[in-house]
Amino acid sequence: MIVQALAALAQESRLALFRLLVQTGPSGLPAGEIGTELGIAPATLSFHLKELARASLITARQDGRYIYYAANFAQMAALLGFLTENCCARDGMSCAPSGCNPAAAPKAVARSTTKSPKRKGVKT
Amino acid sequence: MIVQALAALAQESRLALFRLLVQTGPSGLPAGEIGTELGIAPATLSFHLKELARASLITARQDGRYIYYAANFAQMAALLGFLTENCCARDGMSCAPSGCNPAAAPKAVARSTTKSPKRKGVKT
DNA sequence: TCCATATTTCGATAATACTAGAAATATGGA
DNA sequence: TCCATATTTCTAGTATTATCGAAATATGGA
Repeated sequence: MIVQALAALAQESRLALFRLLVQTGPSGLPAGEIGTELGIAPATLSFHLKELARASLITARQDGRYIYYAANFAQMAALLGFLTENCCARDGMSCAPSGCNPAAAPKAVARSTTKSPKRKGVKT
Repeated sequence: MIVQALAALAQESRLALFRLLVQTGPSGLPAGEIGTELGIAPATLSFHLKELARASLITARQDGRYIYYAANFAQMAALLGFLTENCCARDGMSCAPSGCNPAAAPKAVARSTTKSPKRKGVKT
């Protein structure tokens, strides 16, 4: 479920963990190395790994005594796609080009209030 | 902060709320209509709206007695961009084309965790 | 001004999540 | 087989979050 994936990422340690794996790529990293790199206690790490795996955001692959964890890129892409799904569908097509297109996203945090009256006869 | 934005979306009601606003577009919707559409009690709705606003995911614009809420598309784009940042940077370039490119993302949820094998009494 | 409506804040309760020590479970090698 | 290492499960204490009734605060109009 999407909420589960978002919840999995909505936590400092797990977000750092996921990003580490995203940056590492498909080969992944063994649990121990992740713990060392992020400074997370074994039990805590295991908890977070399970959480991310439960959300299908990472995969586990056993290799000898080590268990390698890697980001599930397809799931990540699915998550990103979900958020922009049907963007502005109700509004005709007033979306800014960069709005629904993550690829063209600006780095800055953008202006706050988007003013565009449309409803009822309002007199701002 | 990114974690805050993810946490804001990691909740059924708020995710539905945000998506409703994303689909509505920049013109936004008044609080009352959102509450009616999603079946959320006023106090609860206010709580969630504040949470999303705190994460800069939505903006508020007063218009007469109504307060219109709209998705902050720039923030959404920034959030999506953050997750794929430095994708596979450590790995040379082994990322699948669809992996780090949300635009090319498959609609399906992809195969779930490569079910970590072994381990006798594992209950899923 | 006073009233009706829109929305928020307050307060209290219930549910869920984070952390980590200690013990348990795999795995490879001697 | 036995041991060292890698990782997970158990357990419990603490903290954060979700919900919503009731009261409070804006706003527009009569």
